[in-house]
Amino acid sequence: MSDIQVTLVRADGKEELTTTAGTKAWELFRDDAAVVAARVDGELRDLAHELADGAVVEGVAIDSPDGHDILRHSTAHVMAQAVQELYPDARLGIGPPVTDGFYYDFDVETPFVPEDLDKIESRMRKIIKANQRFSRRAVSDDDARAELADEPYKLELIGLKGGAADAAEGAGAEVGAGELTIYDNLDRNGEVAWKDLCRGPHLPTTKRIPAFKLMRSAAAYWRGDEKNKQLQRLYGTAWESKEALDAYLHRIEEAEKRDHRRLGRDLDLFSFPDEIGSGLPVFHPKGGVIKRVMEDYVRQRHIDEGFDYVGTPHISKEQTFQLSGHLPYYADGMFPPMEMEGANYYLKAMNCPMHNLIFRSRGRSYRELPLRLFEFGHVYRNEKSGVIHGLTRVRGFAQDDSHSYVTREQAPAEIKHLLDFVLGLLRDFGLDDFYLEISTRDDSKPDKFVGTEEEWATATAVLEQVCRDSGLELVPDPGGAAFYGPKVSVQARDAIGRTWQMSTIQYDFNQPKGFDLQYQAADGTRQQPVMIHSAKFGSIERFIGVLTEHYAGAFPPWLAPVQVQGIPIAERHGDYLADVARQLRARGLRVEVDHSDDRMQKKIRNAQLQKVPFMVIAGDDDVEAGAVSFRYRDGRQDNGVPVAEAIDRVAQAVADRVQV
RNA sequence: GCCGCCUUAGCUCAGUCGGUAGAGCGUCUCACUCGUAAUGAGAAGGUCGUCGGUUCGAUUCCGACAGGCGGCUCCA
Repeated sequence: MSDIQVTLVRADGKEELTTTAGTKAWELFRDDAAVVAARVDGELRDLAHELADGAVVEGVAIDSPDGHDILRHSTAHVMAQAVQELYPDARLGIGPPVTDGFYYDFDVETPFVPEDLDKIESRMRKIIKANQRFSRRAVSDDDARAELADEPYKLELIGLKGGAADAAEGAGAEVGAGELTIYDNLDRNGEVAWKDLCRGPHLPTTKRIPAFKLMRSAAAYWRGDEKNKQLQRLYGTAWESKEALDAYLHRIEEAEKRDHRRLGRDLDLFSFPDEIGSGLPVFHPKGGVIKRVMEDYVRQRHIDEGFDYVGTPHISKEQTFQLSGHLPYYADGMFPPMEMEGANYYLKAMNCPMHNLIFRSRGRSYRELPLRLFEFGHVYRNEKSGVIHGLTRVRGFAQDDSHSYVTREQAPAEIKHLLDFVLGLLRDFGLDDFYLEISTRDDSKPDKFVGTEEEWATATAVLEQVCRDSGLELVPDPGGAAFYGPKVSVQARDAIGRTWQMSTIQYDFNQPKGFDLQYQAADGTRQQPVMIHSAKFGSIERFIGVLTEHYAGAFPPWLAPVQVQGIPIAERHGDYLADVARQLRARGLRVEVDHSDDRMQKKIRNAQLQKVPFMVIAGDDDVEAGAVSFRYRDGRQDNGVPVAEAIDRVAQAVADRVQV
């Protein structure tokens, strides 16, 4: 038998090996139980893959990103097998790995209920225990069609092979660009227990699934299109160990504790009264403080950056929205009209039309450009009932919206100006990890967008250049643009790594055309400006929701609804603290003193639960020394601080916008 | 909008196999005045989401609607 040469790549270097022809990848990793697959010449392969001469081979550990995907993909197969064993009529959709887990879609007569998940889980345990082998086999298209005659969705995917990436998110996991493969699950006797069209790779056997859990069921449109049938999707997760699974479940629990909807209630910030309607929040006094501080901040910052504060109404006759293009292109996103005195009035979904009317209220000179209009514009959008979510997706919200009217030549500089402005603002609020997303027109749906291809190309190029110059990561979002122009959005990562779409900057020459906006140029000719739309917080409501989750309700002092909670040790120290509170208020600080007849331990607990940044405590020792004692949210304490120094300390933390 | 689940006191949740309900926390009152996360006692508080249907009787079963939750689709 002839020998072959292979290169084994390890973390600490490469090793040249001579081995016999026909060697399988697993033979190189028999001592490493963590290796579940191999990367051979850059491609992920099963451990059963037969190595060729000259192959470069690297082990894929189960706890690596690729290893996780393989584990989860294999677990999805086991779940699908369990489902088909329990519900023989279930037809298979797709079943890819996703972040932290996997799903599989099924066409079933009756949707799954929670109890079904338990049944499926226990059947999966049986399959795992049976130690079935994942066995790969290449098939021709025709053979695959014959074998999968009962699986209409798989047949559809076979027809889409090659274009699978476009066919549906995750479809690439089933059919790749190359030859079709089927994975057989073989039991101990080598009998085929189950099979699925799949490009792999997979774990060697089902027993290599150390820990998994089914999470939830939901409906999902086949191939992500709402015109298609809804399939039943089962979500699950799988990990390299029971500990890793538990850690993941714990992470989810922690994330739930940050949920702004829960914190909004616990901290008495805002609520969503049913009587008002879905997606229409009200801010309570404490949430109102955060909102006001944000508004004061951003209003001042706009003025600093050369914007003029304006005001516009919430509704308008329909003509305005005909001119802007909203009614022709965005009517579904707007509330239905109110009829009055023979005219149709619409709630505005965007502020730009109103600002355009301010621009054209009189003749404009090139000397006025860039002309920058800004306001907190309250807009109302007819969001579908199923998408409404706390403060992050609502039907009525305030945008800190601006429109810069500029010449074409001024546009790049203005966009850069806005991007710098936005990033500085986000940093002041403690968000400092972001990337940019550029949303462009979908050329296959020209009827969804106003304007010519050339105009879009120009606008997109201008935005893209500024983004590249910023040095930030830039992610394309084809088809995601507004109807009137391409959009750059700033995506911010919060404290636990989730990303949120916040600020947006949009380049628009369609509305200037629609409103026939003009300015007189230096040479006396009439020219059309372009407008740059920009929302810095995006939506005040969403931003408050995101900040609440980012800080888990423990806002930095400058944003905290109550900055200082005074806690007397005993009733006789109340007056002393009331006087300290007066001094704090005189410095513009938000302070409350707890004069209730709770014990001081209880008062500390309450302040702690309210996540107040500074607890200021006073007892006999403090009164005697003219001092107070600090307790911070983390339990740290600093006793006997002279009153004047204590006040300075709080005032400084607020002024510096630091977290404590 | 679509699919599934859910809706009992301000909050978190028991409960009634159909005979109109209970706990903890919170609130209020009284006592206690205490040095870093819950003092004790007592009281108030609910036409069991809304509207229909079945039934002698519905909070419980059925239906519609509203609202919420998890997804899909869509977005600031």
